[in-house]
Amino acid sequence: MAKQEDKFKHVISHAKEYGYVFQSSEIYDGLSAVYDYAQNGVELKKNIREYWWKAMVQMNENIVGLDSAIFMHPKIWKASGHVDAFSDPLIDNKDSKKRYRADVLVEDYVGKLDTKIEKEVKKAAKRFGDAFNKSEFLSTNPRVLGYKEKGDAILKRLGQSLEKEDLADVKALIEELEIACPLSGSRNWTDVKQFNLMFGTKLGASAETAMDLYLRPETAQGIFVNFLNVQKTGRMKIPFGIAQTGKAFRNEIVARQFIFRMREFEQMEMQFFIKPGTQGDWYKYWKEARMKWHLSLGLGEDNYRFHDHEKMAHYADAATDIEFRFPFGFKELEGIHSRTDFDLKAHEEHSGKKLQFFDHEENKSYVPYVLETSVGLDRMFLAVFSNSLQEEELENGTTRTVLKLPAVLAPTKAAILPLVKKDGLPEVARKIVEDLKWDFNVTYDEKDAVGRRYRRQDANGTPFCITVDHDTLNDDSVTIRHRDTMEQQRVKISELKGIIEQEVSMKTWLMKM
RNA sequence: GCGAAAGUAGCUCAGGGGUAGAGCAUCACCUUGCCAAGGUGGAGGUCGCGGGUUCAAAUCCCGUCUUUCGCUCCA
Repeated sequence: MAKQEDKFKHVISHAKEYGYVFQSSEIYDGLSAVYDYAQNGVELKKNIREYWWKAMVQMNENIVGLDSAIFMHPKIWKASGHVDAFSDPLIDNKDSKKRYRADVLVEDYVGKLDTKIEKEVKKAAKRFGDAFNKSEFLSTNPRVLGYKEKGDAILKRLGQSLEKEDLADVKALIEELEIACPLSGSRNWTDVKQFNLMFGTKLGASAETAMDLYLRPETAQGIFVNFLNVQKTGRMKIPFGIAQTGKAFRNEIVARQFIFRMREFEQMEMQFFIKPGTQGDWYKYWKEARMKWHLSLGLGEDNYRFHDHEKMAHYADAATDIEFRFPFGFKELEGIHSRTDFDLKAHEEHSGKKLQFFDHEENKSYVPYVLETSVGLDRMFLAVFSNSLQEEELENGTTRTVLKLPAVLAPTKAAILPLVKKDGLPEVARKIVEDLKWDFNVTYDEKDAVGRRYRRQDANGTPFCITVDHDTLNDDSVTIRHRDTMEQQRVKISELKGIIEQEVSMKTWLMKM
């Protein structure tokens, strides 16, 4: 465990030292759970995004892209359920210092009443034997009816209080029921506080006329509300998908673990619109397809696993996570949800507009079902970066720090190094840089011994080092060194482009899917 | 938000009531080097921030911010 922690700290400091990730507003002591992507980080992030986009949009003729605005009409969040689901009433126990959702505490209490009813049923069944009629017993036994009535009354009052946002009454309810902390048995509670996970802002310059807006907590809704526009203008036929990458915002109560859980984060989402009833097949299809995409990057099959949800979100009828082995354990990297027609139906109701597709085969209109795949881009970044950072023992007993990024994602593809900075070698190296920079991000370095320059590029994740030496002047050949194996090959300058292209092109990597 | 630990140079850290140190990195020059750590010189810090105690605070006390770890939630 201590080792894991050290490893994670190393990841964070390496990310800073090599220009991948900085803390936001660092000179002002930083801003909690907000980070900036630096000169190398922005390239890596962009490459991950592009790798996803190509796999989704370019390679699938029935999936198209979208870039919807972060600001959206506030009713959208009412329709999506976020206004309700994203504000939790929380309560702390002063003695045990544990935090609970107040509504869950009350619901658990009602759950206990249900167990009592079950006990009564068992007892009665034993007593009456074969003559026992369960449904009749439930509707006539006074004790059971009493429990039921009490439970219903509690839930009704809870629902009304939450609806009115009467948090004081929720607390009063907890006190009246003498609910104790499950851990400590203490009934010493704080007041119930409402936490809204959506960021609010204002549209409009003057305070009186301003409209309350939310920063979107997910990119999905921008897709749903454009569903019909895209379908019509793109002449899309079901099944088809809409893909989008972009920022989303959540006011997390606890946001931590470096860039794993940020308040401002970027999603890569694809919503796939399908015929109702086919969601089971498509769910299976996308589970497999998405896992293949991840595995194509070669971070190791053992580092991924599925985690199927037992408890569904309010919008889903089936859901799984692709989890990745981060330095702090297996955590969610991507979610695959069968969202049914929840979202489109909700938008139909709230907007009063039809969001349906006319199926010529069936000769009828229907609201499509939706299959969602949603990756956290920042999490993907962390997965790739933390997995690639390795301390390698060498044969001579020393160690090297090497960032074994998948070459397709590396910010810099090659470093061009003159063996010495005289005898005309720098000029030749510069010429190679001039030539290659049309196709790849390349860099030039002449400082320090060449061995040290190799190590510097290793730590930065550059897959190739190209060294110009004295022989180059006679035969136009250079050595090309591979980051992962440290092996060197002698090749013609004219071959360089082809060799690098083969190793770093999206095509090479995507074909591994 | 609560609890624990931490915050000193770009990175890793030492020190500890009398006003800052190391290694690596960085910059210039020398050394002409194929797997880091030769030489010389330079730059870089009001010790997270604010307040208090003191003749004197980086050091003690209080507050605050930030980070990591545990508790809840999620992409």
